[in-house]
Amino acid sequence: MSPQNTLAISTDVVLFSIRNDRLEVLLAALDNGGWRLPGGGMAADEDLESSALQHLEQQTGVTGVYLEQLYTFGRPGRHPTQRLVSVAYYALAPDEQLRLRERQADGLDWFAITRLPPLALDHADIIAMAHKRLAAKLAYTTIALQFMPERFTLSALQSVYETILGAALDKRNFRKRVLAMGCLEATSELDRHGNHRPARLYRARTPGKVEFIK
Amino acid sequence: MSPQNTLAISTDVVLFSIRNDRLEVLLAALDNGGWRLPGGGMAADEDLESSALQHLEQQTGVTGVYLEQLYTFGRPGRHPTQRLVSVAYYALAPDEQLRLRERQADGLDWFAITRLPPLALDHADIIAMAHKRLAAKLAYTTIALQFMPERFTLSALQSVYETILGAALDKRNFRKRVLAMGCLEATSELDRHGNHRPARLYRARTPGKVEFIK
DNA sequence: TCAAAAGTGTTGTGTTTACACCCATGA
DNA sequence: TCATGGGTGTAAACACAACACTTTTGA
Repeated sequence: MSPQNTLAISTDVVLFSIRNDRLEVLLAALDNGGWRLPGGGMAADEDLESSALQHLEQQTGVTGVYLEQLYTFGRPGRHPTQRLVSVAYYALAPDEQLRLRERQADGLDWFAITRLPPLALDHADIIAMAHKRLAAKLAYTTIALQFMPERFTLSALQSVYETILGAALDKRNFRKRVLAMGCLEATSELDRHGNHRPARLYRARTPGKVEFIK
Repeated sequence: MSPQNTLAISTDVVLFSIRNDRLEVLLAALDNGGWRLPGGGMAADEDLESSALQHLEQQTGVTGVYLEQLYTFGRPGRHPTQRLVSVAYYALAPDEQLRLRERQADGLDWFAITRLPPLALDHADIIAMAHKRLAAKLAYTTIALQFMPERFTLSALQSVYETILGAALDKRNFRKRVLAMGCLEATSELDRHGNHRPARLYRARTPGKVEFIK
C-alpha cells in the first residue's frame, strides 16, 4: 500500500476570538516556521465533535467553546504523504475565557484574520471559509453572543459586530435591532469604568444556544 | 483490532427531485426490506465529491446533477460493525433529466420526503438535514433553478417553490421577485399545451450556477 | 467644567404584501 | 362560448436607514 493509500481522518478547529478589536485565530507553530490549526487524527471510538474538542484542549488548554462543523476537506494531494480527510470545525469563545484557560505553552499564538502567517496544507482555505461562514451567520443568527462574556454592554456587542463585518454601525439602529431579537435581557447592574456615564449590563437569555432570527 | 477500530469513509448522496408535485428522494433497496441512500466507500485516490458522483452514477445511472456537501456524520456506533464516517452530499436535478438517465434497475425507487420507508443507519437524519438545508437555501439563493429543465415557465418554477416550501405563493409577487433577481431571461418561445393561453418560456442566465440573492 | 461614552425617537425611503381582472387558447 | 391557466399594477403596511442631542460619570 503506498502512503497515498493509507487513509486517515483528522479534525481541525478554527478558534476565533475578538482581541484588540480584531478578529483573531489561534494557531500552533510547526517546526519549519509555519503554522497550523489545532487538531489531529481521530481516535477510533470517538465522536468527530469530541475529537475536535479534545485536540483543542490538549493542544491549547481551551475548553468550553461553542463549536460547529464547517466543512470536510478531502482533496487527494492536500497532504504530501497521506490520504488525509479533515473534518473542519470552527469555534467561538469570549476573549476573557481564553485568557484564563489558554495554556501559556510556547508554540501557540493569535493572528489577526487579515494577517495570517504561512499555513500548513490547505489551512488557509479552511480559515477563509470559516470566516465567510461566521460573517454570514451574523446576519441571521445570534452567533455573535458566543463572543460575549456572561454580562456585557450593548456597546461591546456592537463593537463585536463592527469588527467582524468590518464596518461601522449606527448605534440607535443597532440597539433597536438587537433588543428586538428578544435574546437579551437587561440586568440591574452597571459597568462603571472611566470618566463617563456607566453602561447597563445585559446577558443572553439562552447563553449556550445560537438562535435563528426572523 | 476490533471491527469498531477499522475506520472507513463513505460518501452518501441525497438526490432530490420534484415529481408528482412532491419533493422526492431516490433510494436503493437493501436485502432486508429497508432502504439506503446511494453511496459507499471512498477510493483512496479519489476526491470526496467525485466519490459521491461516481457512486451515484454506478448505483443509479444518474449523472450531471448539481451537488453540494451537506455534513459529515461520524458518531461512533452509527454503523453496527464498523467505525464509519459518512460525508453526506445532496444533489438536485430536473425530473426530466432523471427520467432519461436513471437506470431501470430494480432496487431503486423514489419516495416522497413525507413518506419515507425504513432507512439504514442514520440515513433518515441525513435526509432530514438535507431537506432543511434545501428549504433554507430557497430563501437566499437561486438553488430552485437546479430543478428546472433548460426552458421552463414561471408557473412551473412557482410550483417548485410551493412544493418545497409546502405553501402557496402569490402569483404576481412571485413573478416580480423572481424576475428582479435578474437570473432569468425570457426566450421568444411559448409553451403551448392544453386549452388555455400559452406560457412564455424562460431560461436561467447561468444554468449550472447557484447564486446568492440580495 | 470638561471630556468621554451611554442612552434615546422621529421621519423619510424602500421593500413587501395583499388583492382582481382581462387574455389567449383548445375543445 | 366556455373552461383553463397565463399574465399584469396599485395601494397600504411595514421594515430599514438616516440622523443629533441629553445624560452621567471621573478627572
